Amino acid sequence: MTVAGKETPRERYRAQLRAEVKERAWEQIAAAGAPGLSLNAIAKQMGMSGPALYRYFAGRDELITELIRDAYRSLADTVRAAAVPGADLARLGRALRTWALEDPQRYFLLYGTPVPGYHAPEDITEIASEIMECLLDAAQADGAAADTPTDAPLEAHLAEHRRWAAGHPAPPPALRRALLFWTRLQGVLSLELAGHFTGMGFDPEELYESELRHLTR
Amino acid sequence: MTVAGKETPRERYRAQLRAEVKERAWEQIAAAGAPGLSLNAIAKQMGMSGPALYRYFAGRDELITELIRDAYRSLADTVRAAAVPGADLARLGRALRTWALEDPQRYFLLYGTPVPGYHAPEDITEIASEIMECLLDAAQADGAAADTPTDAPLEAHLAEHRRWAAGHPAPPPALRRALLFWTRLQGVLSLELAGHFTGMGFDPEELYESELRHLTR
DNA sequence: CGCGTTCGTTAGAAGTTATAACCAGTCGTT
DNA sequence: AACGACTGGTTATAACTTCTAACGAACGCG
Repeated sequence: MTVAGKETPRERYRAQLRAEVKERAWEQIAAAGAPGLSLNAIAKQMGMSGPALYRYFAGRDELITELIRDAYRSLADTVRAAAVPGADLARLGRALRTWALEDPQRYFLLYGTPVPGYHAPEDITEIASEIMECLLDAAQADGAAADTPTDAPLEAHLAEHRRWAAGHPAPPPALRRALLFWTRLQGVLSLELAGHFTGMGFDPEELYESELRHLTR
Repeated sequence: MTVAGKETPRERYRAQLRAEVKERAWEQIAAAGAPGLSLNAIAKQMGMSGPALYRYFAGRDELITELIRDAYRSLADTVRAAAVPGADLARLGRALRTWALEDPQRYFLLYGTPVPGYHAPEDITEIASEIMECLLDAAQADGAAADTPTDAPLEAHLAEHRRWAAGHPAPPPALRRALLFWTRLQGVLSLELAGHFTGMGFDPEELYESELRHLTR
């Protein structure tokens, strides 16, 4: 994968073990959700006992933060890959959905229930705004926005409070489109992944595609 | 409140104690989220030690299930109250939002990260579909739907798979409107409550109101 | 009045996170 | 080559958690 030339063997071992721990952590999270993640269980699974892992992670919280960071990184990469210049917004939307369906608990680690006290470290919010930037790029490029109905009050508000679009040159209609794109897709996705559509009989993908049509047409 | 005539004193005591436990539970959940809920802590807080609470709740899971039931009941009541015959959909939407803002963790107990193994008991899904029914009523009554752009493919799909609208006579456009109403509002709400808009500079309420305008205009 | 149900207690098992102390192996430096 | 520091793993322990079991006391119905 990466050029592993100047690393000392210790560093390589350390990195490899940390990676394996995270691997097992993802398995546990996929199986029982974030609260079901147990450092002890991971250690035993790897043949070493208990507090050994504290040499590699300061504690459960740091491990989870690391997982969140990786998840954001992963999402940002797929979004960036889908926002390639020629593509339209719909492609970005579908990339988001397949990413989420790939591992629902990973999705919920980012967009699920927040723990009240937690504040994400700086570099994580950095990645989040990187995603927003991709979204703004795509919303601006996808010129088909023209015949989307506008909403003057919201656009005015966004034009005055565009700190979130840090220096991005997108015009107010694109700002609004990017936000609506995000919130509407997240709406369908989060309800679908949380199972609120199961047993209702219809296919959530149809709903998702319908929203995509509305946003990109 | 209710007629408490034929209850034996034991039953009254039991009910009152259960209520107080749930009271404390909500406080803990509001403060530290659902995973921060501790039966032991509640017991100590109430002056009695440890396993005493197991006389009243089979375990942590049953307590949480009870809280979920109460939360659904509360939401269903506010939705029903807002869906009074004369009112429009916007009113229902605002009722949903103020209910959610009232206690974000209560909202997340219903619409946040699901625990992988959990299956809600029958009566809870009952309440959930009661909410859906209110929504369908309102969507059907709010005739202003006419000039909302339609989406034939989705409406066709919904017309064929309307098991979720258990026997509800709403026509396909109303089905679609109800679903969009729900997912779009949940999209803005869940992102707002999870703090994904904090530090972005704009007011989520403007976004919410914009979605309401689009859905009810 | 008595007897049975209910309530609350303490004790204990099996987990968890996390810290402390200790021991051994590795690695760099002298 | 040998010494010393650093790293990685171990066990022991503390302070939690949920939850079961066994016991005693109090309440209330017949």
